[in-house]
Amino acid sequence: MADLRADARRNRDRLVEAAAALFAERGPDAPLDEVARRAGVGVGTLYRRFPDRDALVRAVAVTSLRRVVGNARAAAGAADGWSGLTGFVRASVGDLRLAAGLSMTFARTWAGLRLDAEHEELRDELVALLQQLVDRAHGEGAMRPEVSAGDLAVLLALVLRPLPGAPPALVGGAAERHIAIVLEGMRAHPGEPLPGDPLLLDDLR
Amino acid sequence: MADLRADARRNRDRLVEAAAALFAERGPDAPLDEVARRAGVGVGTLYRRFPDRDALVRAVAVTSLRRVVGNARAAAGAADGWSGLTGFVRASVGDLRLAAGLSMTFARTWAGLRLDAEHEELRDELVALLQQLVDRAHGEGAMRPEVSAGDLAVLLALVLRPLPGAPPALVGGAAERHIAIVLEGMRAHPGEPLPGDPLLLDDLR
DNA sequence: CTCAATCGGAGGATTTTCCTCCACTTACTG
DNA sequence: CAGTAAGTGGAGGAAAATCCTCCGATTGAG
Repeated sequence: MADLRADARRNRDRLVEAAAALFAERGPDAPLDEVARRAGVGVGTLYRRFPDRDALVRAVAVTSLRRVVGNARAAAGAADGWSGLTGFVRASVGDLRLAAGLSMTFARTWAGLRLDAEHEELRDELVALLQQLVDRAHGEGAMRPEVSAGDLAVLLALVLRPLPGAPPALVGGAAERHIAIVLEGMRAHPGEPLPGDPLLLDDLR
Repeated sequence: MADLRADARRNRDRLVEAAAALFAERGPDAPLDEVARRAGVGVGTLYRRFPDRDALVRAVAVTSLRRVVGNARAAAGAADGWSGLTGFVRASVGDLRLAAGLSMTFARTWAGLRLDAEHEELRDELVALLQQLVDRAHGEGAMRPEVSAGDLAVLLALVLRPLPGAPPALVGGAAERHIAIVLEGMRAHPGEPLPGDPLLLDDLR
């Protein structure tokens, strides 16, 4: 996977990126022909590199996760929990957008598919780091104690998922803004208590 | 449309409801056979009542809009703008979930399809009422002035849209909670300024 | 009880999606 | 700057999903 010819590698990357966008928008069942078209690449190239849909889905998830986990590691070293958390989220907006397809991979997990070793490892590390950041922010009194790491995860997935058929530039560019609003809503301050129960990360498996 | 036999009316309603859920989840191109199946009704029944996909999409949008506009009218008479706004949102969560299909109808508008008279009328009234509620909340200093009615509309559509293949009970039931977090984030209080520009409702047409 | 309205869903037509195959192109290597 | 192994695109047939008609069975209304 590392020793590809330059053009091959380029096309592979394009495919993963296009697939991430399309999966995020339309779910993991989006037609592969369209992935190829969006990537500006022939279908033959797609099927040569990814023998079946699952291989592509896995590649998308792992690629995104790798970067997101990188961001989370960096955030763990931040001065305080809250700024670590917001820093992580902001840094990851782009990757999470790709990684919204990640939530689909969770869906696949629910659907009973096996994850390969690296995938599972990354997922677990991300979950641990996220929980740690949230705990820290809670401890500092910077974050509403009723808001859980699971709430955060779900809200990120929801808000970063593009609306189908939307005006891409317009709504897409607004993601950072909307995420900022959501983060504000998670901040500690004297509001009414939230309805319902916190989502635990474990509930999301 | 009013003088249907009892069973016919019941089935029609079931169809609209099932279609709303499916359109919200998978976009307005979701297979009609599955709409029928989810509604517990034969395909024949579906095609008899809605000659083509567009008729069904229109019915979903108008039905949802009617109820949402009703809520908005009620909210316009609230004691203050902010409670009117939150009241409206909370009351509409169920309908907006259905009406997430509404955002698809916006998408169809973008795609260049004509809306019938009632649909357009409802849309315009909702936009006006929403803008009015937000203006009032702004005037009272209860809502962050940088958050626009368009921001609100888009965030609602995003957060209420179900994740595909998700654990339906779990994530579905959390909608109210997540909406509450978003509303908190829109409240006036001394936070950092939001990045980006406010979304105007007119930008969304 | 009658019957016109309605229902369900089998199944053929149509469209979408998959995915192989190969003649042509391109990056690397000596 | 060839030679060549690796890579490429996309036509097109197979397979699957989706559409949507049709009709014998069922059911609500008077």
